[in-house]
Amino acid sequence: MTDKKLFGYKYPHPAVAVDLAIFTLQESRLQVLLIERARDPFKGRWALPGGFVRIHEDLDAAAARELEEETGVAGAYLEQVGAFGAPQRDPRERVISVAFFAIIPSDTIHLKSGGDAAAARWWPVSELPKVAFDHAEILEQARHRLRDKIRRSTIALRFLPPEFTLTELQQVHEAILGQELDKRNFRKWLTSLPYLRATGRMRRGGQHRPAELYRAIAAALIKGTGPTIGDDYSSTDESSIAQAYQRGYQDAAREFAAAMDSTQRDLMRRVRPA
Amino acid sequence: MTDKKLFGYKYPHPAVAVDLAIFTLQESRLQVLLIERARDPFKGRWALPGGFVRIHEDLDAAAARELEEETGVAGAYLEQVGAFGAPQRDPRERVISVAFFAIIPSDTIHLKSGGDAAAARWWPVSELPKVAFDHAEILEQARHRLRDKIRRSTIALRFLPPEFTLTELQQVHEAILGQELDKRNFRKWLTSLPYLRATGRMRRGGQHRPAELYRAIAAALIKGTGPTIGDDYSSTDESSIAQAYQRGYQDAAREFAAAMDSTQRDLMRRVRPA
DNA sequence: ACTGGTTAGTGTATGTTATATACTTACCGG
DNA sequence: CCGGTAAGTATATAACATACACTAACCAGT
Repeated sequence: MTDKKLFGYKYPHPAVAVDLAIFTLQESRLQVLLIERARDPFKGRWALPGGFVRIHEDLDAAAARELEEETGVAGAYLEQVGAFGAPQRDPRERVISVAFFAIIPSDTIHLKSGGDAAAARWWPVSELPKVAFDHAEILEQARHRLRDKIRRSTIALRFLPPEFTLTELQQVHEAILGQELDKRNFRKWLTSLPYLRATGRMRRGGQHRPAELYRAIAAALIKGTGPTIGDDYSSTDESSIAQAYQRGYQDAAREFAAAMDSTQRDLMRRVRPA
Repeated sequence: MTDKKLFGYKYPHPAVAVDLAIFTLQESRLQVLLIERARDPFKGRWALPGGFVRIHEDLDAAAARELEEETGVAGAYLEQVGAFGAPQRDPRERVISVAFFAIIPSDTIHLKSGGDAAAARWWPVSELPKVAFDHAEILEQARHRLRDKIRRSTIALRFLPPEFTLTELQQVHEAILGQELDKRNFRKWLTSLPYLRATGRMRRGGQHRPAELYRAIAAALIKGTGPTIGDDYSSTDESSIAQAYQRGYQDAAREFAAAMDSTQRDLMRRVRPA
C-alpha cells in the first residue's frame, strides 16, 4: 500500500481487526487452527488467524476474506463472537478486534501459510499451547458459544460433509460437549427433529457394518453471519473441494426455505403458555 | 480537545463507538431509552445513546461511561451485543459500533439531556419510532438476546429493585417475552430454583392483598460484562438513588459467592448423560 | 465357511419438567 | 359489610430426558 501518505484524524482512532477461531473435527476431536507468529509482538507464539479490516470492508467480509486466505475455504459458517478491546491487548497500538468463529467440514482441510504466519496447524482444543494476545479469552468464548448452540441449532451439521452417518454426527456433538452421549437417546432425539433425511445410500468400505448416509434438509442448515453460502468469493484452486461441499449443501437446500431463523432458535424449546 | 493536531496512521482507521440499548420496565412494559439527535446526520431522528470510545478506554468502560452520562446510573447490568460495522452505516466516516444493552431497575430513572441529544425519553419497545443509523438492527438483536436469556439466567432480577414481589418479577418476564404467563406455573418454576428468598416483609399500601417481598440471594445476580457492581464510577449526585440500589444488591450479595458463571447458564438445563 | 472383532442399529421403562386449569384470602373503599 | 381487585395456592396430564442391552452386518484371519 501507500508508503508515505498518512491518514489523519482529528481524534485518535484505534485499529480494527478480525480474529478467527476456525474449528473443525479431526480424529473425532474438536480442533482449532492456530498460526505461529513470524513477527513481534509474540513472535514464535501461536495465535488465532486474523488481520486488519479494510476501510471500506464489512466486518463479515473481512472475516470471510481472512478465512479464505488462511484455509482456502469460502462460504463456511461464520458467526461473530464479539468485540475485544482491552486497551493493552496489542502492545503496538490500540486494536479493537472483532472475533468470529468459523466451522469447516471435517475433511475440507487446506492450509496455506504465508504472510505473517510462519506455520499453521490444527490443535485439538484440549491441548492448546499458550496463545498470543487475548486469544485465550476469545477461544474460550467461541467454544462456549459453540457448546451453547449445539443443542439448540443445527450448527453441528456444519462440521460434516453434505452426507454423513449418524455416528459421525454424534461424534461432532461429543467432541464439542467433551462428553459421551448415549447412542439410542441421541438418535431418538435426532429423529424427533425434522432436519435429517436418510438417503438410502450406505457408507461402505469400513471393516464393519455399513452405516446409512443422511443428509440435512435444506432449511436445517443454519446460516452464519458471513456471506451466504454460494456467494462468489473469487475462489482459488485450493478451495475447489470446499466448493464441492457447498454445491452439496446448496443442493440439499431447496426443500423448506421458510422461516428458519426463528425455528432455529426454538428448535428444542416449547413456547410458554398463553 | 486538541484543535489543530491531527492523529496520523499509515493505514486508514475506522472510528470506534459504543451504542447502548438501555432497557427498563415502566408501566409493566419494556422500554428503551432513545435520544433525539440534535445534529446531522439523522438530525431530529431518534437514536440509541452512544459515543466514541476513547483511545485508552476499554469498551466496557466506554459503555458504562455513556450509560452514566445519559442516565446517571452507575453499575447497572451491561452486556455486549456485538460489533456492527457495515461500511456505510454512518455517512460521515467509517464507524464500527460496539453495541451493548443495559438494564436499569424500573424506578431508577434519571435522564440527563445534553451534548448531542436534544431530548431523551423512554419508548415502549412496541411503539418505537423510526430510528437512525442501523439502530433498528441493534435493537432487534438486543431484544433477542434479552428474550433468549430471560429463562436461562437471572437477568430479570436486574429490572427490579433489591426487594420485589413475585408478581413484579412475573411482569418483567411477561414484558420481555411479550406474552402472558400463568401465575401458578410461573411461581412453581421460580420456587424450584434456588435464587429467591422470601423476606417475610410485605409490600403494603396497595388497595389489595399485600404481597410478600422477595430478595435474590447473592450469587443469583448475574454479572454483566461491565464493571463489577460496586466499582467506583466517580458518581455524580444524580446517581445517588442508583447507588442505593447497588447497596441493596451488594448487601444481598454475600451468601453463595461460588461458581456462578457456570451455574447461570445451566440454570434450567440438565447435563446430558454420562 | 466359520470365528472373533468391531461398528450399526434398535425399544422400553422411569423420572423430571412443562402445561393446563379455579378457587380462596386479604386489603381497600364506599 | 359488600364489591372490586390482586395475592396466593395444588393437582392431573403431556412432553421430554435419561438409563439401559442386545442383535445385525461387515471384515480379516484362519
